[in-house]
Amino acid sequence: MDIVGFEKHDHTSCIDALIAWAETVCRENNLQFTPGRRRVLEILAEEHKAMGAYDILERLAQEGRGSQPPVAYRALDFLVRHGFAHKIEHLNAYIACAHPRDCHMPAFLICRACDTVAETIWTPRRGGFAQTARSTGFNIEHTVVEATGLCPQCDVEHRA
Amino acid sequence: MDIVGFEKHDHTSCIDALIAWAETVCRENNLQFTPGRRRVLEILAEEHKAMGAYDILERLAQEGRGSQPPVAYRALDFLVRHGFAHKIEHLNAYIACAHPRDCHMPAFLICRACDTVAETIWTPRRGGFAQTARSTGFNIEHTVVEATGLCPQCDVEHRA
DNA sequence: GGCAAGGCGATATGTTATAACATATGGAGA
DNA sequence: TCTCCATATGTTATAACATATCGCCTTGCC
Repeated sequence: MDIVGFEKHDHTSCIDALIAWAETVCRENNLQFTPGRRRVLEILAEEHKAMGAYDILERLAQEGRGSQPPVAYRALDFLVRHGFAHKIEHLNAYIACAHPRDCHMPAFLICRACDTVAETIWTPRRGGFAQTARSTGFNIEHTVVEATGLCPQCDVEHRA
Repeated sequence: MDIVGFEKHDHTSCIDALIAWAETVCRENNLQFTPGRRRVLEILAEEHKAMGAYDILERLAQEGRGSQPPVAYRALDFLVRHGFAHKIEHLNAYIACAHPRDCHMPAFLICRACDTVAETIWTPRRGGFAQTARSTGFNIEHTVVEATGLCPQCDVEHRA
């Protein structure tokens, strides 16, 4: 499966798989997958869409896990830093990783009508952007690729 | 020249070229290149780096051109909408277009140390991201490509 | 003139993100 | 055991970014 986001799928199992993967990675790398961090990842996985930091914060507050911005931002920072979640710059929002495996280059398709986000994988090519950068001495550490447009559903409605 | 940003270049002439190009495009398309909009583009071109909306606003205020956020946001909106400037999502900042010609796909190299931004051009390839999107029925309208890392200068300092 | 569209100024508000400081908690080594 | 250190958390305050809304003025068109 190349793109995750617009199709139906077994959602409970995809949450479990993500959490299990995160647990394994953390154990192997001596990272602390604390209850707070775990809970934020669960929330992101359950919602299965891009959420603002303050949306998450609200959920945390309801559950009595703290209600101040840094609580959410720190957890998100951890999750993003280790690839368990991604930040959608275009929306200033966060989303659980849809391709739980180490080291991939995510690329996102963002519907401007319903804000649904699909994650796909981006592979840099010879002679492309990355190589041009290298030739000028720029040392790329992280790349964001985000396309906006209309998802299949909204596209249809839009034409109607 | 493929990448604009880290090299030295004739800056006054590049400002003039940008403004002249914008003037032409506006005239041809019946767009109103009002003094306010023009001034914001000039400021962006003069600074030649990514600026926050509030940085621009401060400059406008100094010049007595209004000091409220919408003044800056409206002008930026116009400039971005017509391709005279670009938004750097990663920084929530704006930068003058470095490739004054119609319809290109900008891609940015952003130094995380000094926030300098270089603009290069991104060409989508057969079989890549864009095609994958199309095959799922997603209709891409706009794509953002932003790489973060260290520019040649900061990279050297970092190793030292 | 009368009208509509667009630009502009100003105020208020909403939203996202971080700074700064204080307090736990858990492990390594004396 | 105690001390030190690193890391994580809790809390307060504020910075930074963005939009909503309303009313006024100009411009262009009938």
